[in-house]
Amino acid sequence: MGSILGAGDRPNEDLTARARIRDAALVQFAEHGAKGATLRGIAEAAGVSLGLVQHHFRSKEALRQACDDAVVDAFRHRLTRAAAEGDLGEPGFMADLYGTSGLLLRYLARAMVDGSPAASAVFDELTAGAEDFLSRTWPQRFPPGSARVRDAASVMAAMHSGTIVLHGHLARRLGVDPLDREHAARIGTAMLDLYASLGEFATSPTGERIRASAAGHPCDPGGRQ
Amino acid sequence: MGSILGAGDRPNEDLTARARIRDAALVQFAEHGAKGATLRGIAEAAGVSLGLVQHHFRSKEALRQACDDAVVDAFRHRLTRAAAEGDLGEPGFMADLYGTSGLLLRYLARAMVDGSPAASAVFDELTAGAEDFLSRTWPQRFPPGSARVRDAASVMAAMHSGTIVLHGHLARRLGVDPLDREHAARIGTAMLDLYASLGEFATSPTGERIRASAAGHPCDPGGRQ
DNA sequence: CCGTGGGCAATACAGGTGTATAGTCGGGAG
DNA sequence: CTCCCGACTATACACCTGTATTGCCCACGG
Repeated sequence: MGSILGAGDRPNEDLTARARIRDAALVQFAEHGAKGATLRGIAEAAGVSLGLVQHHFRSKEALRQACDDAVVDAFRHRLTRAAAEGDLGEPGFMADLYGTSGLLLRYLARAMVDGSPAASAVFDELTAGAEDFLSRTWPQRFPPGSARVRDAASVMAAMHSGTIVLHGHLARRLGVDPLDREHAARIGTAMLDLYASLGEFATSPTGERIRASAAGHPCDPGGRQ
Repeated sequence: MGSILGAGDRPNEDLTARARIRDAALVQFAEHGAKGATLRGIAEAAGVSLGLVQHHFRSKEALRQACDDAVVDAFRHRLTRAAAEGDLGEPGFMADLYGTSGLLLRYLARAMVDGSPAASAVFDELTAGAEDFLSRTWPQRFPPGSARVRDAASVMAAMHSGTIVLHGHLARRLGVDPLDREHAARIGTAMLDLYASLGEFATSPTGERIRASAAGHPCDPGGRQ
């Protein structure tokens, strides 16, 4: 360990003060947002002086950019390693990712609402993955490149990301942080339960009737619908 | 019109400078967050001086509280009026809500990630509504008060709210703002498509197998799973 | 008529923020 | 040893933010 980013899978060279600052910035940005985080707070959390933060990263924006790069690098690193070991299809891999990468996910979630370019890129990758999944699984229902699969994939990415962006409220209601390793599975099983039941509802006469009214009504963020 | 909040359904007395300030604050808070919004920016957007903002709302926190109250009031007002007119079950009502209350939804979404008490209360109401819906529709699958329905309802609220919190990314990918009246139906139909298909997947042997591994894996915010 | 209070604006002030600059310390190269 | 360069610190500065203070202006009641 040492670097908050990973589980000891980072080169020792990265454990310098510069890396400590970047890790502290990651936490502050994830917790307080790009605007709320302060350079002095980051410096204090990293145990260094304010000047050193500026010595390594010239400006706050550059520091944020470095955090963005570090996060996407860490994600790509884990995904490729998992792909190499064939763990990608393994159930429990995503649970592990949730458990070990809670900070990365929180950072990405906050960056998504703050609107960083890297977060937008990640969101786009998520939608691309969802689009691929949908088109491969139901080619006739979601023709590749169609507007329908594009809409569905975007909404899917937004909904799944929403469980991370709003993980604080989930933690409040569930009593435990769903990004902790030991509880990482709960929202996953809850999502499957939800999909099974709401899928039933969507294909029921009621759901079909609703969908048929093309003037259509959108989702209800609440419960009914 | 006059007040950004509603479609002219607010008392004239509310169209004072005080109301203009509150409406401008609503926009600023929704756009830049509680920390990013500035009193001077609000005053400028409202076309008044900084002193007047402070004259009507003593502090920034009090102004935010007033915005919270106004938003929940507006929502309750519309919901009760729709209930009185029997529009609640009508398809298209939620579309109308999305179309006319885009600002309110954006404000609530931002307040949810910023962590205001009112937003937490709204989130709790959403989960309560979802819990009620799930327990009524599938009483044996989601026994009232069970941990299972609590988890599912919380995740459902988070996912549906996610489409609003991340509506900016949705707008970027779809090319149009889903909170605009004319496109309000797209994410709704996309969600139904998604539920129909992912529900099929969740009840397929693959989905059941995944769910069976109780050590479980959580959701994939990306695509597969 | 006056004066009195509230909507409204201008300004002042203290604290925090990002940034720039000067300075200290230590270890390697000549 | 001397020099020098990079890590590191301390301080200063300009700006922005929320808040407090003061005063203007005008309608309204005596």
